Amino acid sequence: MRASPQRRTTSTASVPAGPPESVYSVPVKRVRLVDVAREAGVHPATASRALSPSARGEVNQRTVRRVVQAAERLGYVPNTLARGLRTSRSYVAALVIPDITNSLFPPIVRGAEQVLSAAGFTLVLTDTNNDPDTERSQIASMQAHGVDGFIIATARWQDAQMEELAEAGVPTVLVNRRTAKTDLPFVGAEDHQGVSMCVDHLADLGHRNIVHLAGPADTSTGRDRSEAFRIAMRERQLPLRSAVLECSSYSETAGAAGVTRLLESGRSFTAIVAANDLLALGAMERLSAAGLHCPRDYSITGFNDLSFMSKLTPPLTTVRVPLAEMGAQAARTLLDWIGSTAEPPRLQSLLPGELIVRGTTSAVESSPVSDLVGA
Amino acid sequence: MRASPQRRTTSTASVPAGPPESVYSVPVKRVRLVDVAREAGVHPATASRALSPSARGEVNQRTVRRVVQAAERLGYVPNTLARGLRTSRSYVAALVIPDITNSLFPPIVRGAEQVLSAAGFTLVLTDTNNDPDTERSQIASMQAHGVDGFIIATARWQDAQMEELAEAGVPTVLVNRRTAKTDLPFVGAEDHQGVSMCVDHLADLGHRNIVHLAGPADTSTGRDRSEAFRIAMRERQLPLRSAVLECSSYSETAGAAGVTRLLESGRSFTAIVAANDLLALGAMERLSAAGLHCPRDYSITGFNDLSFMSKLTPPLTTVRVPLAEMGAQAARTLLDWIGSTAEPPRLQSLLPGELIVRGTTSAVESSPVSDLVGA
DNA sequence: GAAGCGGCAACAATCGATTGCGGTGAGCAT
DNA sequence: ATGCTCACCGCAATCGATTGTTGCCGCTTC
Repeated sequence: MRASPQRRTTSTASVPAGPPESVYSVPVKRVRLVDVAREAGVHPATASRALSPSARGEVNQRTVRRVVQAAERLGYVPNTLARGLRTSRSYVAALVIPDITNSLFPPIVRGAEQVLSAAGFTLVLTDTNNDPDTERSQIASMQAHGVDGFIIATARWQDAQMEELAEAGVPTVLVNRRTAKTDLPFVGAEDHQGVSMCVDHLADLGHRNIVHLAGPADTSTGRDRSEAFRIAMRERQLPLRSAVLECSSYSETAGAAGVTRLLESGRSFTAIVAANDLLALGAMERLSAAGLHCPRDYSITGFNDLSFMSKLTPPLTTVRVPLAEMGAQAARTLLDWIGSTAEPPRLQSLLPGELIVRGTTSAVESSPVSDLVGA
Repeated sequence: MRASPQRRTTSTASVPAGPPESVYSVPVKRVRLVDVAREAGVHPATASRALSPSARGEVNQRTVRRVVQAAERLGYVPNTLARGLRTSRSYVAALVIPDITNSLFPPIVRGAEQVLSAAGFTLVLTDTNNDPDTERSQIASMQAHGVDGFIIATARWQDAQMEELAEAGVPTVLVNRRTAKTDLPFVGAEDHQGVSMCVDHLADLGHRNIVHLAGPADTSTGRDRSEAFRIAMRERQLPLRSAVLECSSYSETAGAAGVTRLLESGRSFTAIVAANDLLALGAMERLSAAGLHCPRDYSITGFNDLSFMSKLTPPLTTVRVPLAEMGAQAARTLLDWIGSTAEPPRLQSLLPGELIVRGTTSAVESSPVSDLVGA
């Protein structure tokens, strides 16, 4: 169709002889272990042992070298399916998350991927779309694929699915959220420490009427953070009456809805501790709509420090959580479990957060919010 | 070791007879096809056919029912490895991206995942960390795992890796970026249309001195968008001299560096068309540092409309690209290719974008920027 | 010089599902 | 009663790699 092929042909003579083009346009048959064995003049079994780091000792050094060279010459790539079938080890780990477009998860995925692929593992990702049913079927499908283990970020507080996995002895590590039972190892953030840093920070700024926009009670983060809030408030001797509002999910709309309820209740407040950044965003949106300005009229803190939180106006004061490290550590825990025949590790690993003070918190100046918008 | 077993034993009598707890704490042996066959009283081969939608016709209706029921009763889940080994089809597709923490990619991943899992496929994700070497090794590893095809978002303009894949006949679909050769099907954005919308918008606002912060020339998006910029400028009869600055990568720092060069050059401008949102962000940061305010002193447009772009101050005017749909369409194209024995589809599918006018563009008021910061 | 031993490699079974081919029996026609 | 067709099902090979066991060879040792 185009002129270029012809042009190319004409100029070929003057061009230095490069590698021949598209010799392999017909799919090349994959080289198998037998091919390597034949090339090296040994039995496939011997070739297998020569190529396996653990069994290499059972083969003569010279033979090993012959086999290895043959393998390289032929470009041998072992068939992982066949190997997996025989060894029931696939070197694949599954990561289950509710929604990859939620900025919370990409860093976790990345941290896990890094560790896993460094260890020769492949990561299969499944996005459950926040739906327990697809989660269930996805996990079943992963098991059919013979994955060696799971990293799960979708655990609910009561989670039959997780119990099944635990009972079945499938190596499984929980990340970000845990379940009520502590059967499975867990890697998460130090929620208590994070929340109390927020409360302390606000209290130090002179806030007394602090409310908490809590996460859903069917998540461990929702429960742990609201509990931490209560404890921190008590320690500071601050009022707790109707200070905790549970949101239906970790989303902006749920945050906005929570604040709507707060405003309707007439509960006065000068500061909000939100259980995560999205909740905080939704709250701010709603409060702006009500004519309230942050941080002049109220202060607010988030949790997680998602990307772009520093670019908002005002930039969000929040708790930075080492998300990538969480993913990485979850992966390491999983690898440990898979690698050893030992008992499943029971550890609950909590990573400390860091309070990043930015523009949404300031010393209390004016009267509580309820007096501004109230009837 | 623990006290619980004893306690449980003692209390058993008084507890209503529920399902026995943890009977399966010893890993349950997985049920295989033979088990189903035995349960149904048929040969494994028959069971296989009865369970396979395509071969079901070769088996008596009643037998099919028996087998299906046996399979359900036993909770049979076929071993995908064994099947894949035999059929050389794994029902796994690999998605290769440079960096999952870049907000551009999660929507693409999600779109692809959705389509793939609906079709019974599993998605394996590999994050190349923007490194061609790990990309190469990852792709090799995926092939070893017998994936049925690739969706690749990391293609460079000259990309030997992609050519190898194309030559080897491995089903591969390019998304977001394409290569110079059009051997492989591609799903991307309508860059020309997107960029010309930006230029038109700015020109309509009275801007004449528009510059382009271009993406790297080793990406198709960098090349296509800068070409589109030139064309659009010519059509509007606007000055092109030193109006295009290539940035070394699609990142904020590269955007800032590009603007630094722009300011040093003394080239006057009142508006910037950035090749993507990150470049725009970096540029704005750098210009703020120089004391310039957007949109008072200059206008700027981005590309992609990443999440949170609407929350910046001022919110970014940008081209919204249907990223999830791109991922979905790439997945559909791949499935078509895998499903049919036909020739690889050659299509280049370009999805139209939409200009989202927000706060970073306004009518030109003052004098060009160079006159403000110039010596 | 024969028994014994160690090192190395080949043989063959195995993982679990799929599939070409052959065999059985029922049903029908001659 | 014999032969034939057709529907249905079983046999066994196969995918590619791993691994327990066996067998061979050569060397040591008494």
